[in-house]
Amino acid sequence: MTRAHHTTTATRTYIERLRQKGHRITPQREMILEALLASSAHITAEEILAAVQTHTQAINIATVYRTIDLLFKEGIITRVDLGGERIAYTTVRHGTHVHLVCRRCGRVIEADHAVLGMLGVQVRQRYGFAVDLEHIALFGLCRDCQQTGEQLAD
Amino acid sequence: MTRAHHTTTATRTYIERLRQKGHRITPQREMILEALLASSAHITAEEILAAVQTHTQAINIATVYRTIDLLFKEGIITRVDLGGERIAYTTVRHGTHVHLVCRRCGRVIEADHAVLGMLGVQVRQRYGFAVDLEHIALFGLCRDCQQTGEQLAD
DNA sequence: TTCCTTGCAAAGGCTTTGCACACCG
DNA sequence: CGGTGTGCAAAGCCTTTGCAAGGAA
Repeated sequence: MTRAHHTTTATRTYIERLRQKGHRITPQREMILEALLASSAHITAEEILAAVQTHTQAINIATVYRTIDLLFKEGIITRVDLGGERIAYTTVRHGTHVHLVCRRCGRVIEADHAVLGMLGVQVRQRYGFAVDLEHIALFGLCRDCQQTGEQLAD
Repeated sequence: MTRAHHTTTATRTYIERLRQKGHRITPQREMILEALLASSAHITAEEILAAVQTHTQAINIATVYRTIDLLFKEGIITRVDLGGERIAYTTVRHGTHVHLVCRRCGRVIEADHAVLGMLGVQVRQRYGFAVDLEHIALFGLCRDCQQTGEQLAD
């Protein structure tokens, strides 16, 4: 396959990063990266496939998964569990997001990262662990489901 | 099936809570609850099945999943995503745990809940959302994988 | 007696993997 | 060229679901 399609600046930045790590750059990887960067918030493997397919058919779901795995391990994207059955991914450049996922109704509220306070610093100091603060999912009950009272909304 | 097996005090407390909500109490539900309470930290559906099967064969994986769903919606257990392919559950009484999951090597570090600071309060005040603080998973890079440098450990 | 729960087995959905070919560097 | 990456298709998991029988209240 030729490398003739358009790439954004952001995409090229990550491409370069991958190249420097010794990974080969293929049109598929570029397109998957673009799909991730173009998504406003989070995107699933299936959605990435669909997005890339608007450009070309030269893409396979297996490649999407393999690339996701690569990008995840390289820290270019983060994994977001939005309830167990909805695993999505997002590039770190989309900024810090905290997802509040209601375990009863499934609603997802985007919270300001300020609620995290000193969490990142604390974890680094005490455990030497570098938290990916860009995307965090917290589970609980939303306002409505708390008010619905004790009965099961199911 | 008869109801002749032993139950712990903690199990009975939850059983009563379920009963008051109008749910029927079956030996299967009691045993699943006990397995959850007996596990030191988190436990998967498969592990629950195995635990219950040490007592009786009168249990099916489908029942485990259906009960997990019920307990989750009732807020008796919380779901913990430890990396996408490892979804585990734990009862809230096991206390607050923060899991630091390394996205590169997969290691899981148990952190003190103190690192969360005022997070719970912040989220409640600003969004009216009641976070399940008992079990939170944060992704990032562990100390070793940070030192391993930039190359992929894979 | 009512109808919620379970067991069983099949279906479903998502993800991974083996293998041969393609192609990046 | 050498070795990595991809497509294809099959396999693998884990989880869900339909239906009839069982049993809690």
